Amino acid sequence: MELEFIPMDYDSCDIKGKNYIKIYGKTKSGKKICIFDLLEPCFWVILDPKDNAEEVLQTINNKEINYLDRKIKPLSATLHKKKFMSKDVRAIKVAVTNSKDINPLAEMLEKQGLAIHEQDINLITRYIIEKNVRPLVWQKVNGRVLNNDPELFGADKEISCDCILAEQITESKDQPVFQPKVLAFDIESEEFEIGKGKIIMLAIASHNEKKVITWKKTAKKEGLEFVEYVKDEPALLEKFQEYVRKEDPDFLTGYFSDGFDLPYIRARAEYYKMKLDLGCDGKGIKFLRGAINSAKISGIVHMDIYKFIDTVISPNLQSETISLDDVAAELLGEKKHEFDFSADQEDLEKFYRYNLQDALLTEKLFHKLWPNIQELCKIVQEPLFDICRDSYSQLVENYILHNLLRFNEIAVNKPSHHEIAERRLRSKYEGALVKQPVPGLYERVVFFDFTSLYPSMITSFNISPASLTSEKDCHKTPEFELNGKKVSFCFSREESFIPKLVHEIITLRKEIKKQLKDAPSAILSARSYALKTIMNATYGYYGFFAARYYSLECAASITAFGRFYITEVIKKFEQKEYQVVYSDTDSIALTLGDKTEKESLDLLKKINEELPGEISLELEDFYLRAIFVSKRTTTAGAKKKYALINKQGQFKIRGFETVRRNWCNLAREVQNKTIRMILEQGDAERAKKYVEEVIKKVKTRAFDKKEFLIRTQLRKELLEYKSISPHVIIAQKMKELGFPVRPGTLIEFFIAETREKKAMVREKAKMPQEKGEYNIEYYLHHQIIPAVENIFEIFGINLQEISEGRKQKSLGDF
DNA sequence: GCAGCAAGGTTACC
DNA sequence: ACGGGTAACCTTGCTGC
Repeated sequence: MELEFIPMDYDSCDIKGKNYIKIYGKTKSGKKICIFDLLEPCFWVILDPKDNAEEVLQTINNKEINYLDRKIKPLSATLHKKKFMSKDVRAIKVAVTNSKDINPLAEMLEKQGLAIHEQDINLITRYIIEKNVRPLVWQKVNGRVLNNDPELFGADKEISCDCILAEQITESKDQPVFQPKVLAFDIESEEFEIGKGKIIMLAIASHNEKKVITWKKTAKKEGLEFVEYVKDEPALLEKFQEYVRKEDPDFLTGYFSDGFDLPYIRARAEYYKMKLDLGCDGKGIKFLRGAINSAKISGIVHMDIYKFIDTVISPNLQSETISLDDVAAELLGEKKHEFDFSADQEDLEKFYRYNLQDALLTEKLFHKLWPNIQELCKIVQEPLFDICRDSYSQLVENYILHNLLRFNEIAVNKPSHHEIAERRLRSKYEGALVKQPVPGLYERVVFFDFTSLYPSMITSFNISPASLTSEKDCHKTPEFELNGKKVSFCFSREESFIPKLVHEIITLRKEIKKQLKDAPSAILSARSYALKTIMNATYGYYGFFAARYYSLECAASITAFGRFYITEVIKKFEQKEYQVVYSDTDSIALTLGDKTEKESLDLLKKINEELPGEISLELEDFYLRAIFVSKRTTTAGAKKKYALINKQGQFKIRGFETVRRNWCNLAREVQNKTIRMILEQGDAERAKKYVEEVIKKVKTRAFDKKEFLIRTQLRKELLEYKSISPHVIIAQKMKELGFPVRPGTLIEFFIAETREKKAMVREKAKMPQEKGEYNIEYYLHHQIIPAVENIFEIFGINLQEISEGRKQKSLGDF
């Protein structure tokens, strides 16, 4: 038979010693199917030029080793002309019946002095590469329907959807839009600790159903049609399973469901000795170990969008946290329902609605992000499950691995633990250049940016470990210091595969952007975003110690070229008598002075003509005014702290406490308003009056306590802290009270008045709900005044003096 | 007991 | 272990008097 399907998920199994890949997919008529496809895994042996290929081939072919309970013998060994790090090599492809054979065989050959490669490629990745059966790309399969098949020893029997044994799979010509069925869910439990208390309710949200399942009943009926009552917690779990079965979604999605909802559900099911069977192979939920466990269900792709947002989306969000509340507010314009767990627990209607809203937001967020997930999946070519959970480095690495075949390249091996440890010890390298600004208020300022500076360095100078060379005719970095020595690196002129991949992305994005100009499209924007993500992460990947294509030389060369060109551009503007106020990595700010905007753009054009390769500087924006301040303790200008107002009256504030979440709201607001007033008016008179007013109000306790809450994130396990700062003390208290405290938790506290005036800050720190008044002295001199004093300093206004004077006078007031 | 500085720590910028 | 370096600025903790 022949049919078309789209691969959503991949799994592997071992049937009588052979490797089969199970592809869970969907047919065009919307039916779920599972395709079995035989895979003969392989690895490579790269020959030394002096090796006799025939001899080595024979040795490998005759190898037969006993390993545990099985006899291992290579299926085949064939000689090929390949490339390794862009160089021509002779290599032997060794195919085996089962991936279990790879390690013992590879180890044995390695002992004989042979260079083994690609033995460490994940089986699914290998399958996708070898057979070109890409995720989310419609495929045409020829094969036969399985029905408790003797050839597979009935392996298909345990799978609840139709199974097909593939003979051949090829990409379909027709690629219609795939519209997945999604089920979002969210639980509410008695305790935060996994499995400790009962699950009170569980909300599901899909195209068909918006429901809360619960055993906790309320007398009220009308308006609560969305609530479905069950008799107890086991029945709730059963009901959930029933809905998952009935809905039979392609994707199950949650918010932090890898870390909370699914582990909790599993723990409760185990407690009742229930077998929870959500997938279609009777094997329940598999929990894979990692930094955070991930939960896999066969036949349904479980996507925890929290993780995806954390790594791929959040760098481009304004939100200060990646809580569901903040992210939904920014991406959907919708908030969670308000619910106070200590006060509202008994208001069940409120609780149900709160629970449902979480599932609804999760569902909506999923649909909003689906173009991004989908496009990244198609580009990187790894299964959806992994795409949502991979770090940047894994995305880049997989992107490279899935493209190597086009270059006839054999992959570099993963570094050993020992190698990783060694790389981590290698000294750091110099990064970007940041120019120190002179504090002051500037008028008519223009910002120029390099477009994708580091990717353009990679492509323009062919920077990759494979092109590092000692040839004379090459791209040579400017001289720079590395490990205390003056160095310079050379990269061959023949374009190597990683720069080529980056180049392709740049070209492709230009095309997409052109198309987007004519017609907006969520898919195309997502594609452009996914490509940008991969492209921008390549530099960091070179410098990442666990990367296959790690190269300190490359990472250091990229920043060296970057420093060189930004310096060149600064010089060029200065030669034409522009005052360069500031510069950070790839941006440059200058005052127009007596020149027109057009004159600056003409000069920009001329500079661009002189820049080599793909390197190009572009206009970011023109600004009416700009503020640069000094550092707190010295008169030197502070880097990475500035505020701008453009011609449309829009503000751009960078680095100031206003944008730092570990400062109290009032300090941030006062600074923000101060900056805005000054930028709008060009002087500090109104701002000064405003701040004086605020100081007065702080002293008379005219503000609400919550304006003084400080939020600081716990970055590691409580026990690992060497120095006990205020937020650590509070976290300890919270833990004792049974609140969930783990790395990543945002700790809220305020500094209170205490009898002991000289006490350390941490001794004055209190939880938000604790009794106590805010500490006037602390907030004035450690939050409010420090936030604005060096802004006023620009205008010769000494705020500390003003405040001190007032403080003397008003001492009796409190 | 205290000043002064280094270390620890968080958050931002690009 | 799960891109990178640069930088500001807080609090604690230690050293040396």
